[in-house]
Amino acid sequence: MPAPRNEREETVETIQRELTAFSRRARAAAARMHPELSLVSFTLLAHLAEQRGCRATDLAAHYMLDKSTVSRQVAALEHLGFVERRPDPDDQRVQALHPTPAGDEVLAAATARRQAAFQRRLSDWAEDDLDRFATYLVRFNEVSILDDQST
Amino acid sequence: MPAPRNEREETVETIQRELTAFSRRARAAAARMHPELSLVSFTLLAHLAEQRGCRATDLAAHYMLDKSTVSRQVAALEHLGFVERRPDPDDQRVQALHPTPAGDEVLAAATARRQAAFQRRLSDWAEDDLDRFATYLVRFNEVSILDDQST
DNA sequence: CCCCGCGCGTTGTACGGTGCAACCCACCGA
DNA sequence: TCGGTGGGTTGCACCGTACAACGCGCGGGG
Repeated sequence: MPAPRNEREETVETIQRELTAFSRRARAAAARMHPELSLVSFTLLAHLAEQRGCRATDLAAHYMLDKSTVSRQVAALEHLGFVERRPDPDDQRVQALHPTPAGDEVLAAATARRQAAFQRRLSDWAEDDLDRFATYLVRFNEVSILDDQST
Repeated sequence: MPAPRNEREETVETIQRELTAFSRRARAAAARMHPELSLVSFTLLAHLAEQRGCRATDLAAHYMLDKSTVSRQVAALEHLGFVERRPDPDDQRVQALHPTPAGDEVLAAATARRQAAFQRRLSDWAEDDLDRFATYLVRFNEVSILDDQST
């Protein structure tokens, strides 16, 4: 045996490889599936919808994006009529961001298509496996929010 | 109940959300972890190393990238001295791509850092869970190679 | 009371990754 | 021999992104 790699290391490598493989395709797949909403726009809009509004700075922090990037993405979404800015009466600097009805609509459509694709892709999975898979993913991502040194 | 969503649908949605969350960070994380090799370059180079060489077209097909994109990425890698082109004696059109020693080296370094990050992140996982997680990811990605409508 | 520092957001600039279309060149079969 | 096919490159346009510099409103200490 040339390199004393144990089984665990190989398993971790598999996980690393497969997760990477997935991310490589995510952007292009999103473009194919809902061309009107890029992966990033989709994500930001979805966040606004879930949170029932939040500030640009929060988005930047949460997604590890530069605030200028968020500013531009939001500007684009606003220009498309998918996002609305509501100035905070208490602090003129801050604007709460909210999806417009049109934003909700296009988001719902995109979400539906994503969901359908995932449902199809997971259609032959047993319930237990599905549950465990979801649990593992949540657990994996949880860590990264605290310690974000890794992918 | 306003929408009759069953449990399975919600599980699938969780999986969708978590995988997407991961992909969002992948690029930036790669940039932090091995700045000398972007996520895409890393992936392509790793593929060349695994396959012991292949053609640009194969890379494009495998990663759903436009051949022009691959052409440019490969050119960049070549310019950095990480990739070598070997003309096929039987067909002047095709060039087999191979990592150079320098390419192998930088790839090994990047891989080691990625691996370390993943190992750390998964350090407290039980062996069974790790195995199952890996299996699930492989299974999930397998499907997408055949039917690539999703993600 | 005013000024200074800080926090939120925007804008200028630069760069990398991407797709599409047009192209060049080698191969090969009718 | 010639036209179609396939591998690869290049011109172009666009998007997402970071960094730096800035404008502006807020609030606390001279």
